[in-house]
Amino acid sequence: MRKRATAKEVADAAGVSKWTVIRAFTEGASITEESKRRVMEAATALNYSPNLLARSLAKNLTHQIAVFVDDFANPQKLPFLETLTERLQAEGLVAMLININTNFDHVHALLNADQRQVDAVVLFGTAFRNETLNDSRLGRGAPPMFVLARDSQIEGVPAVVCDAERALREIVDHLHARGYRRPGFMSGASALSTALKRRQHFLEVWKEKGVDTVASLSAERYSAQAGVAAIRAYMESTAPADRIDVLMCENDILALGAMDTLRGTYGLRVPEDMAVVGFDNYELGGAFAYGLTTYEQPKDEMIDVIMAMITGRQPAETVTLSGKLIVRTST
Amino acid sequence: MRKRATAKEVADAAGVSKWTVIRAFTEGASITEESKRRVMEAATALNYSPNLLARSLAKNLTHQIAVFVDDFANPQKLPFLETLTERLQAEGLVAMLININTNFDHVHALLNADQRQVDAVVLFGTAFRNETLNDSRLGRGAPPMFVLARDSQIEGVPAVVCDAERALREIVDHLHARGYRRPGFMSGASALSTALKRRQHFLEVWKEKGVDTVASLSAERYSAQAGVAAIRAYMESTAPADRIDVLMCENDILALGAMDTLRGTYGLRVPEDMAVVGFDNYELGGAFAYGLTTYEQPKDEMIDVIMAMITGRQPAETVTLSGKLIVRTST
DNA sequence: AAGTTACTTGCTACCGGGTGCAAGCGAGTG
DNA sequence: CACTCGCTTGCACCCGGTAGCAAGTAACTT
Repeated sequence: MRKRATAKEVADAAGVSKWTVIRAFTEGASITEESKRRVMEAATALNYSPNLLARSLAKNLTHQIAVFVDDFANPQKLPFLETLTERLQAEGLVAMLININTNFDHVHALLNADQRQVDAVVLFGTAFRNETLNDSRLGRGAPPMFVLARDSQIEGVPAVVCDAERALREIVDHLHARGYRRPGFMSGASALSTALKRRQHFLEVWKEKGVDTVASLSAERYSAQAGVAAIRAYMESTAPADRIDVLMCENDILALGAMDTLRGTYGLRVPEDMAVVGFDNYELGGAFAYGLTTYEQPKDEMIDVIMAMITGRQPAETVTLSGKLIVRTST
Repeated sequence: MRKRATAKEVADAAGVSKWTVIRAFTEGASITEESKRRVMEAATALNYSPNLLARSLAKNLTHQIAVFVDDFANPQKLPFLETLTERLQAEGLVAMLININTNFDHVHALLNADQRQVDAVVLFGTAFRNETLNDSRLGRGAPPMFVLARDSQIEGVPAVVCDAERALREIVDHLHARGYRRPGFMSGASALSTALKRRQHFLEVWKEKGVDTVASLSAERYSAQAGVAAIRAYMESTAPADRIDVLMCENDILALGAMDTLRGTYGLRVPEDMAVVGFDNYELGGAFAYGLTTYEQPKDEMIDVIMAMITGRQPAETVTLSGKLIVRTST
């Protein structure tokens, strides 16, 4: 069993008290150059570094942020996780990655995060529901929470989100201008997708333009396979004459699955026979094979804002940012 | 500032000592039914649950596992992370996601994980080098480490890895049988790719078959964009007559970028003009648009094994598992 | 020289639990 | 009734730090 050196051991080696050792490792503490030098020498010799666990306990601050993720099928999670962890680490924080997919109880996950005294919880997934917070097991206390990249829908929990209304307006404007008039919308797991509000705004804007019927397609999950299954179900149950001329999918990964199936299984041309739009601007959507028209969320700014809220530089209030329509060949 | 109840408070409420409270929350501790019931009642009323931070400090066990990841461009990371976090959580462990991309100092990351007293470190990325462990700042102590999904190449650190030699043999056998004789290999970031050993075995097996020249393509990173750039550089510098007839890419995401560019930018047919092979079996590679022949790593078993090593059920020794060749239309 | 000020340093108490020993208590035994 | 055994409970001390007070020291003031 390896054993880390403690402040006491360093103190004995340097001939000072353990508090002087602590001061040597505390920014701006009152200590003479000479003492500090001797402590640091002893510390180096003994390979000492402060135990962050003990510090966390004493300071009631762990510098750990729990990140709740479900929806691992969406490849868009990765760039967000990369930037989020990067920014957290730059501030001396660290991410605890908590899987809250359907195999886990969210209340339990929250309790566990709380027991570990995380400084904050970032909800970065679609499934977390308001009811969870009202669960009796949770009682009065839960760490401060923030929702990333979806509408909060949770009382008192702020969100950092891409402006869905504006996004869908830009998308529908574009589709309308291109002459499409028979739209369809494919949503992911129904219980979860309301938080994204994409479908809702899609319907609204079409209505404003005088288009009242929007076909509904629904996928089981957010994955290419689920997109394939959803478009198949639609195609099998809809006569060619009744088919939509443009399909908007709740995210890119559904769109890629759908587009692929339209061409591969049904021999349709995209966009001539049916246009397809996604959401997220996943790297591969821009590949030649797809040329998927999509909408890019302002990832970096979103993470800037959530970092500011986590660190308290900015009040914990929902912030809505604007993204960018990316038109490619699929429309 | 929210405040959690402590064992002492529960003890006062239940009319016992704090140690009795602790015992009520300790599996198999010596305590009467009656005491336990009273403690639990008080605990529920006060919404008490043990502070895991304090417990970790006292027991010198945090139940936290640091997972070091670089290479966020590879979408294959997600299913691994999903399964890994799922399995960790099932054992009461939790993953600290540590980003070790090029913006971070690996020694510092390791020191930090050690200061946080993680029970183990899982290296799940390509870039970590043996030299890091020999850095003087690290001294004697680092947490037990395990390498996931690449060759360890680090002294004393075991790996759980897919048998690259066998994999590449199956792949090359397949390509040879299909009649290809002018192979090329695209590797990702050169400093990192040696750990995957894919290129090495690819060359060896072709040599056995009497093919001594294998074209070398190299991408900057593991991403579709990098794959695009690498294939472009190759195409621009190679006369049509000299071109390879099959391109093996170090992973699927490179292969998708390359395949896409071959078709989109150069108008080549895959596989007729050039076949393409990937590695990892990323979901989208199986899409109609690509039909990428690839090799699937035995993700679940790999994670089974690494969990067994982390929990000590299995000795910490490198384990090599076999994957599965997936032949599709790209070859 | 005594008083003031500023800076160091050690100490007590504490963060919220865990360990191992010893005292307390009741039942069973001779 | 004294004695042993076994379970339950309380206690001192520990995990490795942190906060804030107070004593100690040196330099500066009048």
